[in-house]
Amino acid sequence: MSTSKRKTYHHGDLRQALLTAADRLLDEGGTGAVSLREAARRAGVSAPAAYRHFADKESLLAALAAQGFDEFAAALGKPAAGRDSLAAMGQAYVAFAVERPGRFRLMFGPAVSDRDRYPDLKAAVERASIGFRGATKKPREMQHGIAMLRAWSMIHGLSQLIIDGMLPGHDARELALAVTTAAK
Amino acid sequence: MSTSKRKTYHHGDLRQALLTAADRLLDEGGTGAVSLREAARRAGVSAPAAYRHFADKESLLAALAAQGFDEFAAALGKPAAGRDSLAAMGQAYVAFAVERPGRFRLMFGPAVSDRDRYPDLKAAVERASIGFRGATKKPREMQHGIAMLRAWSMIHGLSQLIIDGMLPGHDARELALAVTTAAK
DNA sequence: TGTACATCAGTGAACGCGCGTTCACTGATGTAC
DNA sequence: TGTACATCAGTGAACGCGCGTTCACTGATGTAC
Repeated sequence: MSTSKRKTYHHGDLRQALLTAADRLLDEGGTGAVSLREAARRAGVSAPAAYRHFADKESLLAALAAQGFDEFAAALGKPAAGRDSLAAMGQAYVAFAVERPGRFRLMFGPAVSDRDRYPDLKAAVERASIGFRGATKKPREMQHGIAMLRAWSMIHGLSQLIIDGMLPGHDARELALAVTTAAK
Repeated sequence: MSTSKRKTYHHGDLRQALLTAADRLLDEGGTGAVSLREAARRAGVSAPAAYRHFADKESLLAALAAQGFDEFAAALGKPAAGRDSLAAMGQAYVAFAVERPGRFRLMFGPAVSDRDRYPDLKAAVERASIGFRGATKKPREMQHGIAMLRAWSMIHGLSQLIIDGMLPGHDARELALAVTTAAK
């Protein structure tokens, strides 16, 4: 048993502990339930200690969102584009939203007001290969871009509708399957 | 000039004034920026006065969301179903979200945690004819239900992606047009 | 038409709360000699 | 190996804030006679 008055974390560990605690708050009560103080409390540390690792609350949220995009990308997997894999990706997309609605809302929602202020977050978004670039390409490729945008919109919208309780009484997996199957 | 110490509203007017003030807050700073106190302040009335008209803050939000769904329905119009009108509805859907993102997020988001607790809100949602009933019908009609769900998901997802800044550099109207045009 | 009275929509003061953030500090850790 | 010292990650106390909500109240309004 340590007699030290200071909680000790190995280098970088407190940062991650704060993120983990905040992530839990996100799941428990949504973005509004996340506070620096409570995250610090759960990490077993005083509130000001958090400021050694994050400039302010929004930086914490941005880091959490960035982490979310990385995990999101991992969950979607990255198989070569094909018909089946697109459906599978859609189903994984919905599954992620349903399992971690708090994360999902933080990632896509307005809690981090300006993503441009957080380079790490921007990079994570890019890394997750989520971004619609089609329309910036040549007209000839536009069609493909629009098709991708349609697919993304559909699966993203379905995810939102489900987690927002707009499709009560329906099973998320079944909905995702129905929507992605035989979708042109 | 009245010497009365009490602000006077005609019957029902303060209720509407509070809703209007809250609606403005919604547009200015999102759901998080809405507070009973500030709404009352803007209506020119003390904070406790609001409790004559709403049981608590969430009731105010629920009433605001209900009003939002009614205006949403009005904005979408109600022409008989047809190919063109479906595209037009999609474009109106996106336009509403882009013009009133705060409203849109309040209506669909988690700010009102349990819509079942607010019958007026539930009714407004029904009235707006937004709700997916297809899957509860006979198998033979399932196809139609799924097609509707796909269309709804797509247009809802596009709206969300736009207002959440996931499609930077693109014009909302153009995106809506591209996605709804020639969409099967 | 005038008065007595119940109703009701407001009022100001106050409550307790948790928050983000700043401050001066302390004590552990690691490096230089 | 031992000591002096700079660095740095924590600490507790405190700040000011706006919030939701409750309270006892007041004074205007409308009804009964």
